Order: sequence, then structure tokens, then C-alpha cells
Amino acid sequence: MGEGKTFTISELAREFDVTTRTIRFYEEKGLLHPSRQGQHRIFGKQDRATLELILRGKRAGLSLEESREIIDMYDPAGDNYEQYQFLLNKVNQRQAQLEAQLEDIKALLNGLEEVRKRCNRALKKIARPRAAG
Amino acid sequence: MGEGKTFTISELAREFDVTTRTIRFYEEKGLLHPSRQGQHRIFGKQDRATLELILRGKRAGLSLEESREIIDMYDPAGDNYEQYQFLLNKVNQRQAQLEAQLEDIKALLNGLEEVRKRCNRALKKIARPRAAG
DNA sequence: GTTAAAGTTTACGTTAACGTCAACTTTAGA
DNA sequence: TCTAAAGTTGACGTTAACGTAAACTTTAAC
Repeated sequence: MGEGKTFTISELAREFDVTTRTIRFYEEKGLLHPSRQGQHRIFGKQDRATLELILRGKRAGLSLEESREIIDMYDPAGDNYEQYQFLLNKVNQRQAQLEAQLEDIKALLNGLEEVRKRCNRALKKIARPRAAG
Repeated sequence: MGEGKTFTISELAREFDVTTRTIRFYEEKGLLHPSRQGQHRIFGKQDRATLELILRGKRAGLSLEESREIIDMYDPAGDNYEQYQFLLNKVNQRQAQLEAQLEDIKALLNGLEEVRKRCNRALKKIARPRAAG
């Protein structure tokens, strides 16, 4: 009737390539809730999954607060539907924003393309006249 | 033989919906180079275009430093081709990252979808037994 | 000529997400 | 038993991108 596999802080740190400080920080912020064995932290499957969510949120550009809100949605004590809708909206908005960002990036790339063309033309003018003479 | 249309700091601030502080900050960081009329700043078309680039970079998730590098590429004194290639690479990488972020966001959305389904099932169990009696 | 609006410089404050000691304890291994 | 490795709790430091307040000047309008 154990709790299943457990992890030490450095095991998780290695697995997800973050520092132990980072993991402690997430606990400080109330995102992780490891149990204790004396002074030492013991992380379960649950904590590990939460950490994965946090890091996925981070990659996606969410703040810790936003990730926390999402994580809370997985809480069995899911309170009100409104809060849930609110959340889903935020994530949707973020998706739209990312798509907009992609457009901006593409515009920047196009701009640089233009610069490159001009750059190439300039290079030719300097390199050719004597060679093609 | 004027310099064409010019703008005051607050005109630009209004047009792009940023504070004057922000514009001064960009100058401080060497991204903008308005001329002066006594103490007051005078912005030209060039500065305006630069500001647009900065904000586009910002929307795209670039840091000011990264935007500066891009802006410098538009400088007629375009020095070395290597620096240029380096830049184009960075922007390409960022595009890839954004695409990856979109994937992460979609994964998060899927997760929330699951939560919602469970949520709905739970609501039905509570709401139906007496109504459907 | 006197305000009100806009502009200027200087400089300290703020937030997020950790980094980086320092000082100490606990555990595993030879 | 002694040491190295891993862990713990403070607590101050850091970076980016401005916000904000103070104190003063300049310009435009009446």
C-alpha cells in the first residue's frame, strides 16, 4: 500500500534538466507539494507530473502563475465551472498570441531576406567588374 | 531639402501605444537616435520605422538586444556577412521555437479538454438522478 | 505675462524566476 | 568513525524592461 515510486530532488533535477534550486523554488511558490522524510523532500509520481506540466507551461511561454492555474484545474476538488472556463479562455488566447507571434517572426525573416538580397547585390558590384571585364 | 516629416515623442507614443518613458528607454539603450532641437527630441521617419521593428520584435518575443541586432542589419554600413548569417540563424531558431511552443500550447489545451470531460461527467452524475427519475 | 501642457534629466522602485553564497545537517560508503 | 555527497534553510544578488516620482525647463495658448 505504498505510494509507488518516489524521487529525490536531484533525481528530478537531472531528469528534467533543471537545478534543485528551481525545484525548491516551485515548492516555495506552492506549485509542488513533496512529502518529507525528516528534513528531506520526497517526490511522488504526482509531483513529477506536476513538474512536467510546469515545464511545459514554461516552454509555452506561460508564467508560473498561469501554470499554477492550469495545474489547479487538475485538482479533484475542482470547484467552479466559471473558473475553469476562464482558464480555458486564457490558454486559447495564448495560442492565438503564439500564432500572431509566428506571423511577426515571419515578417522579420522577410525583412532580413530583403537585406540579404541587397547585401548580395552589393557584393557582386564589388567583386565582378574586374573579373567579368 | 528638409528631412521630411518629423514626430514628437508623444506623437509616437500615441501612435504605437507605448509610454514616452519607453521611447526614452529605447534611446538610452541605443536603439533610437532622434535628433535634437535644443533639449527636445525630434524623431524622423527612420526612427519611426526602427520603433516599429522594435515593437514587432517584442511581439515576437525577442529581447531588446536581439531586436537591436536585427535593426543593425539594416544599417547601410553592413559590415560582415558572417554576422548577418548568424543573425538570420537566430531568427530562424526563434521561429522553430515558436512552432514548438505552439505544440506545447496545444498539448496543454488537450489536457484541459480531458479535465472538462471529467468535469462534465461529474456534473451529470450530480444533476441527473433526481431529474430523470 | 502667466498658466497649462509637454518635455527633460536623474534616480530609485518593481516583478519574475531563479542564481549564488553561506552555514549547517544527514546519509551512504570505505 | 570519518569523510564525501546530497540535502536543508536562510538571505542577498541579478537581469530585463520599463514604472514612477521629483524637480525643473520650454513651448503654446490666451
